[in-house]
Amino acid sequence: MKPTARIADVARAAGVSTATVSRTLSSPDRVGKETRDKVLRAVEAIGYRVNAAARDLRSRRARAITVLAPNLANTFFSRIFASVQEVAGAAGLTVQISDSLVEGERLAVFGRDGRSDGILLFDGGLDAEMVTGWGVPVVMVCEWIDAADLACVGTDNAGGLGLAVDHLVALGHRHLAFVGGPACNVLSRERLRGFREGLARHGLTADPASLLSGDFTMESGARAARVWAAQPARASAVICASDECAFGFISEADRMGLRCPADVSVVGFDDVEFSERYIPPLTTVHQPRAALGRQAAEMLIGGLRAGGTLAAARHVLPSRLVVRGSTAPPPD
Amino acid sequence: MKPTARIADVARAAGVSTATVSRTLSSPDRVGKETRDKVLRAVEAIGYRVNAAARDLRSRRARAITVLAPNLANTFFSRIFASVQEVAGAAGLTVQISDSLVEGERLAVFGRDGRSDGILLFDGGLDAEMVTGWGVPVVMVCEWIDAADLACVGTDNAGGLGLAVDHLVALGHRHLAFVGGPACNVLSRERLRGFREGLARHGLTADPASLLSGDFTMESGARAARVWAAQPARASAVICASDECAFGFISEADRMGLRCPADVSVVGFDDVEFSERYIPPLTTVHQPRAALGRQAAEMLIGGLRAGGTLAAARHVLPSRLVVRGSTAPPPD
DNA sequence: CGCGTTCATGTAATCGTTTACATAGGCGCT
DNA sequence: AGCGCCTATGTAAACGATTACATGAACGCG
Repeated sequence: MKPTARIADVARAAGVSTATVSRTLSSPDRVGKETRDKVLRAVEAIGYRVNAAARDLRSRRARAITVLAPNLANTFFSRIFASVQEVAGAAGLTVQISDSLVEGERLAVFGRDGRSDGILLFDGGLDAEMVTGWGVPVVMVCEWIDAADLACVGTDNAGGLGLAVDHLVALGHRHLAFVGGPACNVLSRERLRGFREGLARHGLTADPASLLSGDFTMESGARAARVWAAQPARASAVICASDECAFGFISEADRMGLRCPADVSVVGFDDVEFSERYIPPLTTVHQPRAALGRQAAEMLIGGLRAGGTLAAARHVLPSRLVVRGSTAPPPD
Repeated sequence: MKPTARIADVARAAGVSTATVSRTLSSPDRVGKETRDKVLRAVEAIGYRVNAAARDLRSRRARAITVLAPNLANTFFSRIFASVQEVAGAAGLTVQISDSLVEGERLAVFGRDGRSDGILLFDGGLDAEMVTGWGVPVVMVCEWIDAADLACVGTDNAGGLGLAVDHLVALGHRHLAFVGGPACNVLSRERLRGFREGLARHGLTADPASLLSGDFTMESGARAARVWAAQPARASAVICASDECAFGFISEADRMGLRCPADVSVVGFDDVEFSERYIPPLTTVHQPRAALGRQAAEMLIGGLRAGGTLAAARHVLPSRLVVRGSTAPPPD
């Protein structure tokens, strides 16, 4: 393992200047064919790799974008990441994924430190001032920050929840409950709004007792199930703000002897991979995750090409309901 | 948004040299208290952030490690990542996560490009030569590469599978099947070995028909279930090489009218979050994911401190069986 | 033949830090 | 007083690439 070759070593071996080597590597059509071959052979022979730090420093760009998501454990994100990788890779950009739950100081540095050219932000809970302070183009995905005027790609949350309500009402349910997400989360708010508006469309109203609190996790779904089961007049159908939450609800209900869908219908939100293989298979609102990732990446890369300016457009992709086995007509 | 302050701007504002600013930021105890305060105030006022590219270039280290995993969608990894972040963060290192499924050229550059000081590799399917060619310390996690002599942290795969076999035999099962992973994968091989040795301990043998092929995915579990269901003499218990695979198996069996655990007992491997909330809750071999991540990160960081040399030790953490609801005595 | 253009390449400045080395004051000790 | 040593700071040389500008050859054309 030699002490890492530099561009000068290649230049010497090929009998050309460092400028020519650099050009051969970054814009091959600007050097003569003969020289190019000579240089490439030398690169191969020496095992030269360009030093990213030096290149980034001089060219003032990192050829990389950063994906910043809260809780990488969320299965919902992974498919989105994959399509981001795909688009970015095709554009010659590296993708770095980081957790937005790291401590403040580290996070505040993100854009400014020159390690990435742009950010795909999946976390709407960050401080608006910090995000704009990053100084690099940011595209928000799924969530958004009200106080910041950023480009954003997401799905129709309220609309999706409306579909769920329509479906349950069509099955004959009249008493619906909703397990929400964290109160401060924008998605929670939108989905709750969709729930309320959906009910209103059918002349129904959400009584306070049927608004159960949660935080998207399985554990919170299970807690909500216990609260729901203890209520004197139980809803016959429950919509959860996420699939994970729905799994928690169904599982806990099952442990209390209440079967889904015989005793209670449950609808989720996200359509993660597991939904199809849960027992019962989960009826849920599908989010087009691949499209979400692709569009977000394309938007960011477009902004990069345009010199770093990004219109604050908000793209809303339609969501659709996937009806599976967790919903049925109410028990007589 | 001013044109990004440089260290010289801070130096000027504070009335000191750039060296002093640099020292204040990286080793504060080497400058006088008074000067330090002056500098820090200037940094604050100007909004200065050190440029990572310049720093990395000059100091020949990136203060970052890279996590390289195949398929980030695998829920098994995320918890491990979290504890890696924790350990690395405490050591002042940034963690970058990348997908090892990106195309070859991009992957080959990884270590050499100077963007990270070390790599945590979760993919045993990479070319040994490429990995050693990276030129930075590498610690393998969970999987390993036979042809490369690398440090490695993993769990006792064969032993874990043995526990599963013991459990099923104790319940009275005599005819067990195993749904494996990809033939080329080291984990598959180890778990298969554990299955065989486990059976042998109880004087049983694995007839070829009970060795079903799979690839860790839910889909492959479902396929295996169909094959199994069609067999004239079905096994009464099935061990799957991963939890996801087990979900696929149980779900597909259920669709064919075969209930778990009444008609068939199923054991998984990994103990992902969902296992506890599946219906039935999954009996599975637990892997200590937090410990795995912590130890791997500590090992890598230790190697970095020691100047980049890493003994090829192989740490094996014990696995244990978590008995839940998917296993029961065989039908009649 | 002389001039302008184009193409391929070389020269050297530059990106923004860190850090080896130099400098200078202050202090204690003989 | 003189010497040595420590501490705090400044000076300037790297780090390894990219790229503006300069150079020179080749070519076409009036």
